[in-house]
Amino acid sequence: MIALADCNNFYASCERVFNPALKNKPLIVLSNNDGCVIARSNEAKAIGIRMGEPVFKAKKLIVENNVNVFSTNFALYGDMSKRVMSLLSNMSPDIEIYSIDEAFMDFSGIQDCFKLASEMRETVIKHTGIPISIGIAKTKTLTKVANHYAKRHTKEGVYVLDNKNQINSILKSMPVSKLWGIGSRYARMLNGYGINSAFDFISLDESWVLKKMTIMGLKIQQELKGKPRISINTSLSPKKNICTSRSFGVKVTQLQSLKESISSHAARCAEKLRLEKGCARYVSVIIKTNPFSESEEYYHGYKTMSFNTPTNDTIDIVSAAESLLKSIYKKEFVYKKSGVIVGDIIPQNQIQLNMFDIDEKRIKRDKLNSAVDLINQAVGRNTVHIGSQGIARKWQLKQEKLSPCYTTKWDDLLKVGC
DNA sequence: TCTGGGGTCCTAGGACCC
DNA sequence: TCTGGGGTCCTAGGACCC
Repeated sequence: MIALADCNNFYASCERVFNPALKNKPLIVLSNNDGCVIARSNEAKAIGIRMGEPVFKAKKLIVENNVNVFSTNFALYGDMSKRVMSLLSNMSPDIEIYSIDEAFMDFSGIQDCFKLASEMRETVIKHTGIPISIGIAKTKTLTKVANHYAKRHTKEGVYVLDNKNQINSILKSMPVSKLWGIGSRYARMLNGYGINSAFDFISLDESWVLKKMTIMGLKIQQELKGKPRISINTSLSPKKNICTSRSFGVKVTQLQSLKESISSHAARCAEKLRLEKGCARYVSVIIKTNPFSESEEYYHGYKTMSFNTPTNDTIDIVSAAESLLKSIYKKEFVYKKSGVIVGDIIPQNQIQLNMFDIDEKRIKRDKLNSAVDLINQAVGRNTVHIGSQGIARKWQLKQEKLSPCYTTKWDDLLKVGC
């Protein structure tokens, strides 16, 4: 079994720990520049303040209900997170810290999962003051469902989801949009086909799900049916990219101030990279204008610089940003919004295979077998390509009678018996 | 007589998560 | 007037190497 511990309203709960007078009172935490609501206490949720809502839109509710408003304090939240995670890992060493307020734990071999989880929950509350919920099930995706249920429908804050009837009845009452891995785009698409509950989703044909939602969608579906497809990763893996981004609170009208922002973002990014003991392969500067503005045209542009690692090259990010601006505006800098710098450290890793048409017996049998192995691995990790740009396509063009297999699609893999 | 085969790295966008 | 910041993985290729 796998357990998922999730802190309730984490940022809001952190603020409350240091200000007990706020108990049972509505409280929200705002994003950078006090722009959006990013955490709400239960009381604030009940009033109707929405997640991600801009503060100016929620102003009326905030004032009328005397809501306590906090700016973010990430130093505090990071510190509280460390304390919670350390308590959990003392009680269950096989732990994957998934986010600042969530952790998956490997409960295999545990006799009484409910008892252990209840003890964890009490320990965390006692030592940190942060309330948590724990969901337990056979797969990661089901622990998410169990956790969702534990938060809303149990007194204990712990729920073990291991019975088929229970699973089905909860999935029937759960909108498909609430599933882990199904965001707004997929939810809209599914609703368009009349798929509304999570139970509707698991009833779908697997090949349809694969076609419409890639391998990620299929994994979610299989996990909901109790087949583990997303493994628990208990070792710390190095970052694959590092990003420093900030929106400006006000309109930027001077090139000089933009240059200064870009310099400081670049410095902060490099600092994070050194902490990771990482080395960048490419660096991008991204600039966007205000996507919410109706009076101005929206621009989104980026400029990337690549280099071999390790490198001692000096990169002039500021001039790169300047040339980016010129290229997206096709004119001298006027003003617009938002500056970002991104460093992508390790490129994606894809598996590629070359095969030919099965009727012409040009597929090598040993390759087909190893393809199956690779595909099995790939289901857990990457993408398998059968055929590749070079060879198979050349055959297709020059030797039509051989009708080579050139595909990157799962359907075709299934056709050849993989 | 036939015309490769096995790779690495990069690009750029789309979806998702907390 | 004011709309977060930090990440992950997948797709569908293209360029290039020996």
